[in-house]
Amino acid sequence: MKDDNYLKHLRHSTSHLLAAAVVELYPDAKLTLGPAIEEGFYYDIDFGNDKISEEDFSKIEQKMHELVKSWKEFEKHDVSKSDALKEFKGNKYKIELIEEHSQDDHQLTVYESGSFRDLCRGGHVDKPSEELKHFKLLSVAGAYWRGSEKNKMITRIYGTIFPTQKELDEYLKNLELAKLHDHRKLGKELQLFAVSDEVGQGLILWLPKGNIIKEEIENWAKDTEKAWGYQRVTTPNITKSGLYYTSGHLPYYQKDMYPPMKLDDGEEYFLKPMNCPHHHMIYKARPRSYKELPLRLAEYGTCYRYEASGELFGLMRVRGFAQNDSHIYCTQEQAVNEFVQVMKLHEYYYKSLGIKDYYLELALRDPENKKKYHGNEEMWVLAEKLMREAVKRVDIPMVEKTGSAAFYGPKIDFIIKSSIGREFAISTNQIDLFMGDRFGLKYTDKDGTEKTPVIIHRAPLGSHERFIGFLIEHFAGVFPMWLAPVQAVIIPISDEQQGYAATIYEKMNAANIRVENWDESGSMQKKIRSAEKQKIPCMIIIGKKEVDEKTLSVRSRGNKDNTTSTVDEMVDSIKASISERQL
RNA sequence: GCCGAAGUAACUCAGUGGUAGAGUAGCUCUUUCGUAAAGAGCAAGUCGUGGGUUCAAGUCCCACCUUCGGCUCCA
Repeated sequence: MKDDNYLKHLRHSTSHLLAAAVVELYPDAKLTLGPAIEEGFYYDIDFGNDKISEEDFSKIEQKMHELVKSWKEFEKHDVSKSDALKEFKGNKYKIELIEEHSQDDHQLTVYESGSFRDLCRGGHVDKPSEELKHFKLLSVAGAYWRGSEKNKMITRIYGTIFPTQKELDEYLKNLELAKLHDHRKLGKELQLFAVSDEVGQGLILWLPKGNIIKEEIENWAKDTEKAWGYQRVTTPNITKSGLYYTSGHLPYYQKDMYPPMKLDDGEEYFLKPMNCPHHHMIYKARPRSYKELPLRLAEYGTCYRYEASGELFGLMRVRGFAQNDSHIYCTQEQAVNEFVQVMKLHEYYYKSLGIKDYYLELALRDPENKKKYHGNEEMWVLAEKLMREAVKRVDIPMVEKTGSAAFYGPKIDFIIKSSIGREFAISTNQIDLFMGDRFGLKYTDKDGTEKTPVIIHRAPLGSHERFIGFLIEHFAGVFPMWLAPVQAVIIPISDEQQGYAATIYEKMNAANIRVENWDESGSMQKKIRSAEKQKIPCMIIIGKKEVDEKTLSVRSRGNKDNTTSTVDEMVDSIKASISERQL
């Protein structure tokens, strides 16, 4: 049995092989780093003035196959700093690494295979010539040296390898299959959304069918959040700049905001990039008592962010979006409990949709770079402590990530994996001890003193855009009945059944079922094909037999076997299926 | 924004310097069909946009726009 560690070694070893082939073919290329990653490996290489594209892959792969024949093993050599500096003297990246590693008294090692030597800390297979066979280079990309956009961008080549050809073929086949379930492809085929050059990049146009999904989700959120003690509010899409100076967002995020409108009152108005300050203003609309807390204000708030063009991605990263947003104002004593409830609300939503593959990411500040963060030390420590306490009370796996906190506090993101293997941060949550103070929010406590409330930020359903993008892939377009844009379609076999079909249509429509009557000319077979392709859950076939017997022949999506029922039974069964949302 | 690639009809795609093509969708007519594509015809494209090279550009060159694969970023 080959374990994960073996796969890691196999992949890292192949990155050496890739590097070896590249330096043979491109003698000026400067190697940097070549780690194994989850599904393969990459090597970052500075090609200097040479350009490389996927067209060059077959040539490189060929060279790799050729070189590996002489790679009997990876031979380890301990080297001193001065020897290492000598050996890699033409390569500024390796020199940087050598300087860095030798600083913390790290023993430098060079691994030799065939005639190729690379600075490396190890982790290889034993018999490269036998094991490094079933690999493939996948894509070429740019990557900043050491991950910082201040550095030079160098070329990254991605590839993968498996122990057997069969596993490699399977992996490649799955990559192809995933493309079929891509939300951008399905969104077009199922006519859910569109974008238009004339409107602008990253601005989503919801088509009638996609809008049904959007409204169903929104209604669900309204019902659910009402039951969980939220009150709904509505706030405008623009606001004066002052609000974002108060929050501290403006200096920090201005390049990611649409530029302001200057009005003749001398004010600058911005499109809102988030809803928080508006909700704070609602909190502030009158004096608050401890008796009102926790106060939970919720809104599907439309926000605009001027995301960099290269970051836009289907529905997942857009410039205009409607956020399932809410802010909970509570006392410090209530905060943990409220945050636990927020986690539980997430669990309820995800369970209802059959989403199982998710985890939490606790985003902490980078202790090396405190300038980036506002607020005082105590506040950061306390916010983190409260959130950790809350997370302990739910059963969701969590990973920690330093350096990715918001500027005003740590946060907990829900990361969901879509069925085609992409991961998305769908919801960002915070116990915020910073903004209450900034905005001068107060409540009068039992003893008559004024206190500042804790603010909890949460967005379990993310934004309509990202969440529906995720759902399209999660369901592969096969939406459950309550979300299906068209729930049933009536297919009369010939024109003679049109009268009966119209009667059925009227009844179903009156029962609030999203039904279409396909009574135009064309073969029944073709209509069934088309209904299957649109993934309509329920096809109602009507021929002479059904008219005579006053019945319906019902074909379910993806299932050739029909059942016979009456209209009333049909309506009841669809209604039952719709209500399955509430688990 | 950065590195790389791509953009031809509504959609999927063919077209390597010499008169813009196919399938699907659409429209018209015929067909009235029993569980995933009935037949014929019609219409549809400033070949992403703008420059340039050439007797001649979808095709070659430059710039820009948009999309895609990544990087960086995501309040």
